[in-house]
Amino acid sequence: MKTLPIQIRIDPALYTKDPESSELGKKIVSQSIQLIDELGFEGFTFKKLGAKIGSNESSIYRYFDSKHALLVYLLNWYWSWVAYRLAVATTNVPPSEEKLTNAIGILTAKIKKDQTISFVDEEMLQRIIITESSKAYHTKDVDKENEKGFYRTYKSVVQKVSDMVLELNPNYEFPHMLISTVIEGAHHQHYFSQHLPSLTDVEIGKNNIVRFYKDLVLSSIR
Amino acid sequence: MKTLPIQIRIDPALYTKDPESSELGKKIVSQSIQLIDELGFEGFTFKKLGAKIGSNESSIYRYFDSKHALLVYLLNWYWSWVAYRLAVATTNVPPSEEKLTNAIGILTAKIKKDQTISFVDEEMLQRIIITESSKAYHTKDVDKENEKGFYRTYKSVVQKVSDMVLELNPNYEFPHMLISTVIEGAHHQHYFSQHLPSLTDVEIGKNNIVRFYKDLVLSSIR
DNA sequence: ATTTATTGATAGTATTACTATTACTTTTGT
DNA sequence: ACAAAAGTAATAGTAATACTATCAATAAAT
Repeated sequence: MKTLPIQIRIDPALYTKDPESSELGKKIVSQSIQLIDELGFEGFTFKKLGAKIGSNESSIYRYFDSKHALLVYLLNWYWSWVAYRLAVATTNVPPSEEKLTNAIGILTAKIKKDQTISFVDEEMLQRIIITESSKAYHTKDVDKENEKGFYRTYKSVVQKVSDMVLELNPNYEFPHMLISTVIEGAHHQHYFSQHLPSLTDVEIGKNNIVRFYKDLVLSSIR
Repeated sequence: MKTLPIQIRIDPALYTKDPESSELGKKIVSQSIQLIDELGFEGFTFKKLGAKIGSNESSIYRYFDSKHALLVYLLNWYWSWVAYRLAVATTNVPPSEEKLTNAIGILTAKIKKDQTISFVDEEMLQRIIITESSKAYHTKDVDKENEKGFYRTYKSVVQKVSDMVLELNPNYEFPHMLISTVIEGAHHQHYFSQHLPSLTDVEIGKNNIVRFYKDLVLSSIR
C-alpha cells in the first residue's frame, strides 16, 4: 500500500481543540501513542506527556479534556483508518466470499510498519488499541458517551462488514454479533498470544489468527 | 440447581489474609461486589468500601494489597465457580455435541439469581466480571502476575472446554482460540446488548447470545 | 492472666487529574 | 507597521486516590 494523501476525519465532539490544527496537537497525538504503548494507559499521564514533548501539562488540556478523551480520540482515529482500508479493499467489488474474507483479514491481521499514512505510527496505534481500547467503553459513562457519538466509527465498521455477511447469506441471523465477536476476539487473541499463550493456538509464521477467523465466519454463514 | 455445600477454593497467592476466614473478610468480598457493580471499578475505592461495611480502610488492606488484587481474587472466584458448574454438567458424560453445547451454555448464559451457593451474589459477580474482568489482565504486570498463577483458573476452564472440542473433532486446529473467543465474546455481547446494542443482534426472550455461540462452535468444528 | 491476633483510628505521603491565573510569544487583520 | 487576538508556558493550587506506618483497643486462644 502506497502512502496516500488521505485525511482521517475526526468528529469535533472528540476534542476540545483540533490536534491536527497545530504542530503541538500532532505531537500530542503521536507521542501519546508512544507513551501509552510504553507505560500502559494507567501509567500514562498528561504531565509525563508534557515532559516528553517539551511542553506543558496545561497546554495538553487545551486539546483534550482528559486522558480518557484522548483515548477515545485515538480509538476513532484507528477505526476511521480501518474504515478507509476496508473501503479501498471492497468498494465496487461484487459480493463474494473473497470480498468478505478480505475484510476479515483487515479486521484481524497485525499491522506492518510500512502502512503509515500520516504522522501516526499505525503499528503502535494498533498495539494500544488491542490492549487499551476496551477501557474506553467499559466506563460508567458509556451510555452518555455513546449518545454523543463517541463510538460511531467503530459501530459503522461493524455495520459495513455485517452488510457483507448479509450479501452472502441474507438469512443469517447474527451478522453483528459475528463481526463484533471477530473484531474483539482478534484483539484478544493478539494480546493472549503475547501474554497468555495457552488461551490461543498461535504458531509463528502460520497466521493462525487470521485463518481461524476467516474459517469461523465462513463456516458460520454457509 | 440446589444450594450445595461446596467450597470455592482460592489460591492463597491471591490474598494477603484469607477473606473466608472471618466475617470481615466475607463482608469485604460480598460488599465489594455490590460497590464495584454500583460505582464501576474506577470509582470503587477501599475507603468507600470501608464506609459501606462500617470498617476501616486499613483493615481492608490487611486482606488485599490493592483493589487490583481484589479484582483478581473475584475473577478467580468466578472461574472456580464456573469450573464447578462445568464439572457437574459434564463429568462422566460421554463425548457428544450435547455435552459440548451444555458447556457452551454455561460459558455464555446470563446467571439467574437463584443459583447462589454462598455469601457471594453470583448474578452480580457475573455482571462485574462482564464489565470489569478485562481490566484485570490488561495491565503492565500481566506477565509477572501470570507467572504467579493469577489467571490459572481461567486458563484451566478454557483448557477443559477445549478438550471437549477435541473429543468431538481431534483434528480441529484452533480449540483454544475457539473457546477463549466464545468466552470473551459472550461477555462483550452481554455488555453490548445493554450499552451498544447495534453491535449485537439481541432480541428479548430469544436467548440469541447462547444460540449464536452454540451454532458458532458446532459449525466451526464440524 | 497473658500473650497473640484482629481490628480501628489517625496521620502522613507521593501522585493524579485536574482548574485557574498570569504572562509571554506568535500570528493575523487592517 | 501595529494592535488585537490567539496560542502556549509557567506556576500555583485543590480534592481525591492509593497507599504506608504507627499505635491503641479489643477479642480469642493458651
